[in-house]
Amino acid sequence: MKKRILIHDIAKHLDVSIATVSLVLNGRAKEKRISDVLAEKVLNYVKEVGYKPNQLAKSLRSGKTHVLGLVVEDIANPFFASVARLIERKALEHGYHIIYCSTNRDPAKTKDILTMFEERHVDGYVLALPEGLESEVSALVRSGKPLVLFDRVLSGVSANAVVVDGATGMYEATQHLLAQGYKSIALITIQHGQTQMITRRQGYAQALREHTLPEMVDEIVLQQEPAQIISQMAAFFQAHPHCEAVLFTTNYLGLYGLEALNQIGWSVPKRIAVVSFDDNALFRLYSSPITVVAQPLEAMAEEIVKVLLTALQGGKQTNGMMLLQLTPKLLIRQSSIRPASPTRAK
Amino acid sequence: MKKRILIHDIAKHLDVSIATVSLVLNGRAKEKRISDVLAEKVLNYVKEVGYKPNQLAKSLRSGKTHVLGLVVEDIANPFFASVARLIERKALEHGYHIIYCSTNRDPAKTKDILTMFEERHVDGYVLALPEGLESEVSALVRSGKPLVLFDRVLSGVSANAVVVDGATGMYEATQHLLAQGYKSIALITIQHGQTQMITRRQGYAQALREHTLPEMVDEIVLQQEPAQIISQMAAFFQAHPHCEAVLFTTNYLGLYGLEALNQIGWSVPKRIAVVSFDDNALFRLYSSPITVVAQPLEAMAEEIVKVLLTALQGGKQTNGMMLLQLTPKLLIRQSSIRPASPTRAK
DNA sequence: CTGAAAGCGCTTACAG
DNA sequence: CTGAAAGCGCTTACAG
Repeated sequence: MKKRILIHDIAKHLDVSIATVSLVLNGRAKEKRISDVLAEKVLNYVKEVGYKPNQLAKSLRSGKTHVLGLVVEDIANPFFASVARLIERKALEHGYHIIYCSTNRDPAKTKDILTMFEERHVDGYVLALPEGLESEVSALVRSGKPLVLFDRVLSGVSANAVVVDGATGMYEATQHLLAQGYKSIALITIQHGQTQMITRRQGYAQALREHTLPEMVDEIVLQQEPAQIISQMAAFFQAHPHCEAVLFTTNYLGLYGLEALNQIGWSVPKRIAVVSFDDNALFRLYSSPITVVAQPLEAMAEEIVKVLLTALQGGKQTNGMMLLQLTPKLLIRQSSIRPASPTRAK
Repeated sequence: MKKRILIHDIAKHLDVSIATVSLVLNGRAKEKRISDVLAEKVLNYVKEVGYKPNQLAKSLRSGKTHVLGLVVEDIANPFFASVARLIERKALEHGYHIIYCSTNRDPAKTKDILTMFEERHVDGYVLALPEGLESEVSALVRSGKPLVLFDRVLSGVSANAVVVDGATGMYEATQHLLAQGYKSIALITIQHGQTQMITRRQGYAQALREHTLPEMVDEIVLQQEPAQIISQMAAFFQAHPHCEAVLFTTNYLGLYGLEALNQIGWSVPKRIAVVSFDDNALFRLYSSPITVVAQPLEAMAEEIVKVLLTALQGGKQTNGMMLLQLTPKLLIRQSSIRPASPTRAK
């Protein structure tokens, strides 16, 4: 209930001007030739009484909130949860706070989120968006607000972006399976046309094409219950009994897939080899640890923050957009290694 | 780049006073006897030009941000993710936005979060806190800010709270296992002294006491790698080969436990029966679906928002604190049902 | 019903 | 180096 201290109070107590206090607090003491002695006196007193400037007033006046808006697909997804956490930490080192929201792939909800961010006057945007937001993002870019897309881009939208080279990642994963001697390799992906999914599929397709092997693809509709998704996958496997290996394009598809295989009694890697794009803590713990194409989360977060800070500080928009493509890494674990043949024949 | 419209612009265009526009926009037209015709004219024009009041200015002036601060242990935990989502939705129906942060059980980080919320001038707090925040929360309560603890309370702190009756939940779960004929029943819980963990353990202990059966408890230290946690559990089971059933006090412990059982080759429910407190989507999908004590997430979110809104609007602090204890529900699935005995003997 | 004006708590030229 | 003052964009008594 104690009354909040105002900048006015501390100026009066120290018998200096409000401007002096404000300048010192904003690190502009040197620039304005305020004596070190005075600056220190101000700083000490401010700390002593625990004065905290009212951020609302600062923001209203300065036009800066020091808040970044982060849009993810689903914060419960380990990939987005990790990236969000890393971005939050790195942004904080530079004095920026993060507010984040999940779209759950709903374009309408996503528009609401963007509107909310605008109303909250975020200083910049970090966006992993569903399809259908093209015109909104273009408008945002034109408005000059710092913005960086990540994970996936939007077709026809020119904006800063940090993505992972899914084509190469999946290409290598598929090559790895081929090198293990598997020929009948399936891909399970989602139905959406998000750019990152398209490139991941391309990597798979290219590797097979080079070996003149046919594709075998199941496209999952995500707008259904997990149990249904698992059934769909189980049905797919049973309809393709010759399938020897499978690649999943996301970590949650991999999780569902393992359950589907479990339900139909196909053991990993004995009956079928498994690789998933994007790592997940559970993959490491699985009885046969799952081989994955791991995304460079730390690097992603770092580059995202870097791009945004550059835009935030420099504001040199003239240099055009920056598209950064990071390289993922194949982590070979047990699930994709062909078991030693049980035949003892010479 | 188009210039933002201000309330002044719309007042001038309609040739009315700024006050009129503000009053209409804030739904105080009737109260101030502004004619319906005029009010409608204002509303229409505002919609036409897409005028959005500057929230920073509104907040600075009114002292209200219409933002609630939500503190959870870990937003990647399905329990907190679900509750957060439900709270967010319900709060939004009443015009309140949510910002949330994860503590990861770190008291120091939690203090930072609370400071940040204060600096952002949140109108109210929803808190699932680690131990060690007692004095901070007491101070917050004294400050008169609307606040509600959930999931767990803090010892010695008098504050509004919405919790689940874990004692009854675990008591019933244990009784269920006893009714299935199991006598050697273990409990795996975490080491912390969080109140919700204590009550869950009490429910287990009481049920066993009533049958004069001994407790068998493993306390997990969470500050270690998942793989280590799993090893610890596996070692515990192997040190207790007579163990017939096990209860986990949280959903993530259950997940780790299933992996531990998997690694040591104990099948569920044949070798060991399993029940977990708190549901998880993966439990339903497990090859033997896991019996759980499900928490009433929807009701929790509803009550949390209700308590907070009451405090926010009424402000009748005089009525004292409100402690709401919700009843969880035992969902019996396959993992806790004693398999039919394989002996064919008459 | 309406207009003029103060004020929320800051920052920032501007003049000294 | 410093002080007085305007202004960020609203809300809200207070007079009319």
